Amino acid sequence: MATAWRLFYRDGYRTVGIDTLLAEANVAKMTLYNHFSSKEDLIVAVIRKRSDEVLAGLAGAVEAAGRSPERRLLAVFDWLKVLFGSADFKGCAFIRALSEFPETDHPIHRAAWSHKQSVRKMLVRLAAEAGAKDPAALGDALRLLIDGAIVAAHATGSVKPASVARHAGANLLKLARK
Amino acid sequence: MATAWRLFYRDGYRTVGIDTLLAEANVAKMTLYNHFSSKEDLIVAVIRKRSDEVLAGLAGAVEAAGRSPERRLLAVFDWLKVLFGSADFKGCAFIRALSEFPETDHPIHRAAWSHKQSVRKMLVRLAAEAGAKDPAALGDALRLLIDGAIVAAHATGSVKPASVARHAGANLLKLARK
DNA sequence: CGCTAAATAGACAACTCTGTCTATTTTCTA
DNA sequence: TAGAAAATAGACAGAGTTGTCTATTTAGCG
Repeated sequence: MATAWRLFYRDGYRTVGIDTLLAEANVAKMTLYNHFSSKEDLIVAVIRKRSDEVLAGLAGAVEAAGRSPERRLLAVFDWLKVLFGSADFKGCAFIRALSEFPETDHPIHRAAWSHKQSVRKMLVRLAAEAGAKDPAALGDALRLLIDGAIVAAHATGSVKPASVARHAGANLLKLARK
Repeated sequence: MATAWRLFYRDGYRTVGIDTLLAEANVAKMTLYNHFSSKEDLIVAVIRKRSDEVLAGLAGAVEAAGRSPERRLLAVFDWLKVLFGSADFKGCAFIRALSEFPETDHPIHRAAWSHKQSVRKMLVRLAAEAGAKDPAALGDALRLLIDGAIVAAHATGSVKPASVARHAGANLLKLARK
């Protein structure tokens, strides 16, 4: 699973073949197909696992930000900045999955979108705690900023989009409170 | 080229094979390879062509919005809404190209990013004309909203993200003016 | 230790992929 | 209408794809 994640994220879900994967991980083919019924199945599992990790990472960053609801909300953007700065950052695994499997009802597409929905839920909760009048609307808007920032950071290799998003997010929050 | 665009956008750049493409377009293989040196080359050409079309479409929507600089800026989001509502909408061809070819220095990746840069340029100009104090910053933020909205609209099949982005964009514009 | 369950190597089928090549036919233009 | 340029069909190489199968070896556990 770790190797699968690494190669899929580095090179793309479709690009990386089962054989490549197995060779890198030193695992026999039958072992893989005893645990997963297909490559698609494996990708879904990888995405779900990664989703759990990301959500846990985000929750940790929020907790570490203290008790100020505003700071907790903005901690998401600081977490983004760290993510963008990591050496092997290659964009959002979920957006990339949505892109590689563009059909809305494809299992991989759905798994990736499910993650984005979880993030939205978290943002709405943070928005509510920060006193937004319409937490759902603010959460939605923040998610747009975040996804846009990830795309921009991926394409440029810069961490700047995190600051841009943070600034815009802080402004939207201010407006949403009064 | 038209067939290439249609199939690539519908199914993905990597998924669609040259043979499929040629059969659909009723074109011989050598004809293709006399005009383009590789599939990669063809994809870059398709992306550039689509970029021109999108930019022209956007410019048209802005012009049609009249003279009010605020309305001209927000016309971009109305254009988005129409895009999201079209029957064959499958997300952003450029984001999907960035995703399918995640290496930053890949020619296709660069071509797709080049489009996003052109859009940014347009947004910054509109922001300046609308009286933003820091047009570059507003343009950057608006681009995040737009890209985020496209991703969300693709995954859900809804046009709502266009309204969310429009609303957030209008708020950011208001803040940026005073 | 001994038995069972899991993991292994590696061959294999049955495609699909891009790009090259040749020989023929069609299309344009002077 | 004749000659040049372009497009065509179709075979082909060489590699890569997922998933199945068998026979062997390893590992866990009572």
